[in-house]
Amino acid sequence: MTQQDSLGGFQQLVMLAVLRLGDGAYGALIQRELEETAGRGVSISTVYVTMERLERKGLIDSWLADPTPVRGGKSKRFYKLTKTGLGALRESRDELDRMWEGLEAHQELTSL
Amino acid sequence: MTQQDSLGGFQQLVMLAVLRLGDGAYGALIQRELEETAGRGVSISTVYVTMERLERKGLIDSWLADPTPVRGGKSKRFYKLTKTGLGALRESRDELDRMWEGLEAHQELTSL
DNA sequence: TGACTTTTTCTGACATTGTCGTAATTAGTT
DNA sequence: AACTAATTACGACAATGTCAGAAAAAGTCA
Repeated sequence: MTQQDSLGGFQQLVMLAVLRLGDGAYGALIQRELEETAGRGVSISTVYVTMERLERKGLIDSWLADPTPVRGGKSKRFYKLTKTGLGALRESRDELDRMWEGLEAHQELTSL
Repeated sequence: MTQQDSLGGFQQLVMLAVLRLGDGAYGALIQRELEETAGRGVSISTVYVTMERLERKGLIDSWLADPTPVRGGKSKRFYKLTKTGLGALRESRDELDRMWEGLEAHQELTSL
């Protein structure tokens, strides 16, 4: 194993989507949140694969919904960040924040 | 070609390092900036490979320094963001900002 | 019942990015 | 010429990003 800290960019977005969705975070909604809020369109498979990898690293937990689905379709799998996941997310944000610090005022950045 | 927008997380950091370093951005300094400001230690090879890939995508420009090195060592290669690169960087930041918006106040995030 | 539709998750498969050890290049020193 | 120091380039492999299509589960309706 090389090193498993530091989230990928998309992983961060996905975790944020889960956070935003609160209790109702499952595949399709996460995909929609990414599209609507981040403005990033991705296929549903992309979402699931990322979830699986995050869970394997202990950054999120998942569980299947109550066995009482009403419409049809496989039962939903819900997601939630773990404490570790939350920590990793904050760490990633801080890393970026430190790098942006002091640059906001530069004209190169606000001009275009 | 699948799609070549959206920077990777590390690519963002590297581009920010270049921005912070202004005129003097070259390999070793970029590595140091990453270590000191972002708090992320990476090998020098990691930096160069990333540079090469960013340049191939037109997000940064590079050029060799004047052929008058004074100490010894291969001549330095300096880097600078292109307009496109600057745009991509801002786009990545905005994407994340939109996802963080409204979450800052949540106690889950400030508690740990 | 059984074909069909809908909703959702899972499985390959492959491209891109992250990461490093080591080689190569260039020049000053002794 | 041999040695040292500084810097960039190469080769290789692991992790992440990405999707098309398969599979599962449950309603509908002729």
